[in-house]
Amino acid sequence: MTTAPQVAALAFENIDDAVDALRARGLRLSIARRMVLELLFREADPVSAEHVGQTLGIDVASVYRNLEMLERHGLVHHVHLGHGPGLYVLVGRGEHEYLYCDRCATVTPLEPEQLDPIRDRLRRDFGYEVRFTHFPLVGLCRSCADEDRSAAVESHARHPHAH
Amino acid sequence: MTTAPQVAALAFENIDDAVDALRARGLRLSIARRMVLELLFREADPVSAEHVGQTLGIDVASVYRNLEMLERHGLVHHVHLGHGPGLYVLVGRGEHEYLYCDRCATVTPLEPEQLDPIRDRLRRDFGYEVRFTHFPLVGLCRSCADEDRSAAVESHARHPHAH
DNA sequence: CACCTTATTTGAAATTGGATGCTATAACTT
DNA sequence: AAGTTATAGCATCCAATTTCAAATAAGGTG
Repeated sequence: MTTAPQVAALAFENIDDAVDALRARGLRLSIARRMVLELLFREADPVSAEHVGQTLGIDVASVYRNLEMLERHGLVHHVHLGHGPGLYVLVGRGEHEYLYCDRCATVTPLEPEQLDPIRDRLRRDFGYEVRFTHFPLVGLCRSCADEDRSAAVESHARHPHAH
Repeated sequence: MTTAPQVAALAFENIDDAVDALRARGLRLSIARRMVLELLFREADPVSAEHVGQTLGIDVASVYRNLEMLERHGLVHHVHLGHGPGLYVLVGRGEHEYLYCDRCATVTPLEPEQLDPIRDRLRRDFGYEVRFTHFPLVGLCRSCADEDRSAAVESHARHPHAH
């Protein structure tokens, strides 16, 4: 599933609280599920389903189902950085938004507040409530943008009449 | 290919100009390629490779190769709206950036200037040069955001002490 | 504890969106 | 008209998921 969560985010300090919340919703705690959860609590950065399955020796189909389920219930969310697989992270852990350079693939995590001015402006202008948690802000990072500008200048030096 | 184009955009009024530009670059104009171009000139909105192949009776592999090539040469670009396949549009036709609601899947095309304030702010704050032509701005549209707010109010009315 | 219901796991197969290798063909070039 | 070589078509592969059927195992219940 690549959709945004339609539930309130649930951030937990530790596994036991998370497990309690899951149980309260009528979900069971299998070995696999606990392992996935434990790994997510351990991991600081977003990880792929593949990585989780590989690391834990759990079938990737189960991993996907678990992650999807945890996401449906607001404990986890995932982000698409670049072209690889989706990357999953515990809500509360690494609660970031991202800048992604589509030339050099650099990822810059941001604190959500840093983008509040942007969000405010988009809300004012278009009524949209945007987030860059699922898809990052995509463009050229400073150095790639600079490269572009130097290239443009050089080209102008060689072809001074073009524009 | 899901990467952003690394070439200057080439907008053309009509097929013949586009064809001339392609030939000038040593490319041939096959029947299939002409058909794809004609369809793109006809179509106002971005279309999927699947749609192009289906409509024209051309193998989708050829369609992908053509679209990719046209994109490499700056005549076409593609955008990812929602979760489906990439959607291709002639540069010049529908030169838009997009707002995408991830609840109701509404797409709102914007004129690039409308986002210049956003772009300026991101340049100032982070040095990034962003575009929303390849990936849209994603969030909740006004009505979905309103729904959320009403729901929050109702929930608060029922559980006045929760927060 | 034994039992029962039903959530969950597994492994395999199917799907989706797209890329690639190959050969026959069809565009340009001269 | 002949020679090059880009392209089309088809089959095949690919990564990232998703789905399916059968086996298993959680977590109540008596």
